[in-house]
Amino acid sequence: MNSIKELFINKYGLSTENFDLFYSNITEVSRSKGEEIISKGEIHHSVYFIKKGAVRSYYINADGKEITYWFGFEGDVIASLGNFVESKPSLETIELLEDVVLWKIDRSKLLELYNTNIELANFGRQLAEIGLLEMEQQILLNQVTDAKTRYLSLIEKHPQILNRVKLGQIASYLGITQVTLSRIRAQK
Amino acid sequence: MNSIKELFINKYGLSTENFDLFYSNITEVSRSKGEEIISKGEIHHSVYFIKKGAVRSYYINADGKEITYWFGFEGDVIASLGNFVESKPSLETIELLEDVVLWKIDRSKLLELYNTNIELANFGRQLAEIGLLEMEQQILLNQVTDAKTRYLSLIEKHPQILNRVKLGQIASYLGITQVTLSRIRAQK
DNA sequence: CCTACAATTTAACATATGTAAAAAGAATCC
DNA sequence: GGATTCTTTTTACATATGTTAAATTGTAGG
Repeated sequence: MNSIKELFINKYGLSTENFDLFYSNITEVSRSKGEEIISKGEIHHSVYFIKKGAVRSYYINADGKEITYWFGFEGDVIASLGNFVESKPSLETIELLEDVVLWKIDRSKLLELYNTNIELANFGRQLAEIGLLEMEQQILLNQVTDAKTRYLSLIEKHPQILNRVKLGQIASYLGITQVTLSRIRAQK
Repeated sequence: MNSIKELFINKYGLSTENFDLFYSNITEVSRSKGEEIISKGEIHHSVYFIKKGAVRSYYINADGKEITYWFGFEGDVIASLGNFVESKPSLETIELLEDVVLWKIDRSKLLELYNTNIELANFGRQLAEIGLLEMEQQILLNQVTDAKTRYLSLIEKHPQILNRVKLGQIASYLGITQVTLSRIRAQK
C-alpha cells in the first residue's frame, strides 16, 4: 500500500492499531511545484509528512539572498521548528521543488495524540531523536569536510538530486557560491 | 534547591511527582577536568545532564585534528546520539573542560521510563525537539553568517566561554583556523 | 527549427583564509 | 622568582574562494 506506513511501523515500532489512530487524523493533500508550504513570518498550524516529491527549506540572509539549508524527500517531516516548538513566527520558507503529495496533520491534534497515547508519544520522541542524529551528522559533515567532499556525499546520498534541484540551491546548501561549485564540478 | 529541577519542571511541564520518579533513577556523579565522559569507538549505556561545569564534544578528522563541534553547559544533555538512537559506537569524544557535576541515568532505564510513563515520554520528546531547534539554528547560523559574526554571537550567548574554553577549540568550532580567529579578534 | 529565456560555466581580478614558523604573552612548577 | 611549557598573536607567503561580467549551454514555447 504505502511506503510511509511501512516506514512508520517498522522504523518507529508503531502498532497497526496506533498507526490507524494516527492516520485517521491525516489529510492527504497535493500541491504543485513552486508553491510555498510554509512561509517566512507566519504562524503555521500544521505538520506535514512527504509522501511523494521534493522540497527545500531556505532562509533569506542580510543581503536578501536565499540560503537553502535543507532538502526534504519522501518520508521526511516538514514543520517550522520555531513554530512547532516555541510558537514563534517561521524564520524559514519551505518551497516545493516538484509536485508533491503530503500527509497533513493539525499541530494541536498531533499534540493531543502525543499527550493521550504513550505509543504515539514515543513515536514523536523517536521522530525528533532521529532528526537530531541527522542534524548532528550534518553539522559534523559541514565542520569536518570541505565543500568538494560534501558535494560528493550529497549526490551519493541523493543520486537523483542533480535532476531535481538547481545547482545554485545546492551551492548555497554547501555554503559556497555557484561559481565555486562549478569549479568543483569541473575538477574531476 | 536545584536549578535543573526547576528547569525540568518549568520548561518541560513535568509534574513534581514524575520529576521525583525520574530523579529516583538518577545518580549524581562528579568528574574532573580533562576526563572523557564519552569516548570515540565505544558503546555507552548512560545519558547525562550537566548540573555544573562545561564540556565539549569533538571529532577527529582525516588529518588527525580534533574538531570541536559542540559546547555543553549547565542544563544541557550529554549523550552519544549515534549510541542512543542507533546503538552504534560513538563517533565523538566528550571531554570535560572543567570539573563537573553530572546527573547520570541508564539508557535502558530511561527508555523504560519513556515506555511506561506518558508524561516522561513527552518530556523526552520535548528534550529532543528543543535540541532539534537549537541544532537547526546552529546549521542556519553556520550557513548564513561569516565566522566573525558567529564568533560574536557565540560570546554573546556564552559570555563566560572565553574564560572556560581555549581559543583553538573555539576556532575549530567556528570552522576556521586559530590564526584566522586571532585576526578576527584583532580587528575591532 | 528558431527564438527567447533560464541555467551553468568560464574568465579576470580582488580579497580572505590557510600554512608554517617565529615572536610574544600566560600559566605552572620547582 | 626563574625556567619551562602551553597558549595566543603576528608575519610572510601560497592557495582558494568570492565578485562581477561575459560566454556557453540547456530548455520551453511558438
